[in-house]
Amino acid sequence: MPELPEVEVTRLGLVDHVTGARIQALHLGKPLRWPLGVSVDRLRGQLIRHIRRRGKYLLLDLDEGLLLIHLGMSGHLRFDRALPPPGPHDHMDLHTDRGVLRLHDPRRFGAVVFAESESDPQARKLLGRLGVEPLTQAFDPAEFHRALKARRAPIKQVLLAGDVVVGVGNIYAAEALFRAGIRPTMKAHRLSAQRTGRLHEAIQAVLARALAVGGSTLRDFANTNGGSGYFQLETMVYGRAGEPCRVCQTPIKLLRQGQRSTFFCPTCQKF
DNA sequence: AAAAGCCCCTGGATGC
DNA sequence: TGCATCCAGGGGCTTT
Repeated sequence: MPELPEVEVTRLGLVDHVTGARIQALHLGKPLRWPLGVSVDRLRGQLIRHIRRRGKYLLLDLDEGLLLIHLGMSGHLRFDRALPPPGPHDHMDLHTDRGVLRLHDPRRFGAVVFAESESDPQARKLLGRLGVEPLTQAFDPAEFHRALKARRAPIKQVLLAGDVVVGVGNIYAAEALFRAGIRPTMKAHRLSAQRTGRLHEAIQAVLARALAVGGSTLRDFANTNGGSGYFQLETMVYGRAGEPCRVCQTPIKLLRQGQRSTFFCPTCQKF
């Protein structure tokens, strides 16, 4: 599933292609999560000035306005000089003078949305409640601890909610909690400053490692060249229910939290 | 205000 | 072999 590392891998794969490209046309397939919110005429002729990432959103800054792209659960983007005709799961082709940016998304949880600016209500709705970027200086252990103090929900669900820290989805939340030795069911507000510090370090380390190996490819994710990531080969707990812990050999446990599966080692993550 | 549950979607795995 | 059922899950929305 595209989480921060996968979205960042995508951004890095696109930046040299789309920066400075001029939009010629936009073709849409089946409906995505939300309507585009602008006429194609409005986009035609605009220059793509930058491509940024905020949480799991990609932001294409245009001359006027921006396009917000979310990969949902099964989306991936690729860019090429020319591409074959769109298949049944190709739901957006953004044609530019340099090539085509294509969104492939079988489950259609993804979205491409236009906003006039980041303060546009449409953009605020999607970006406004997002927490801090975990791979920046702004992600501070003391502030993290303060934010968690206000939350009584299980730490795993607080991480997934994305309003404290962004980009951590189901895979990396499970992996970071393992690395920090924290059980996913632990109430967020009960974590000490020291354990919060370990979690802070673990989130950064896990995301940075995943980014370094091209993200995780489970089912649908592919980078912009159609290639896969490799982090899934080294998960400590995610997807390993019943298998021995790589550290202590205890069988990895599976439980459900908020309709999502959670994996942990009952020995390495005692409380 | 926070938390919990719902729901969107479809391919692949599983069960009878 | 074929069909029904379940599951994966990001995250905005609604309800508690």
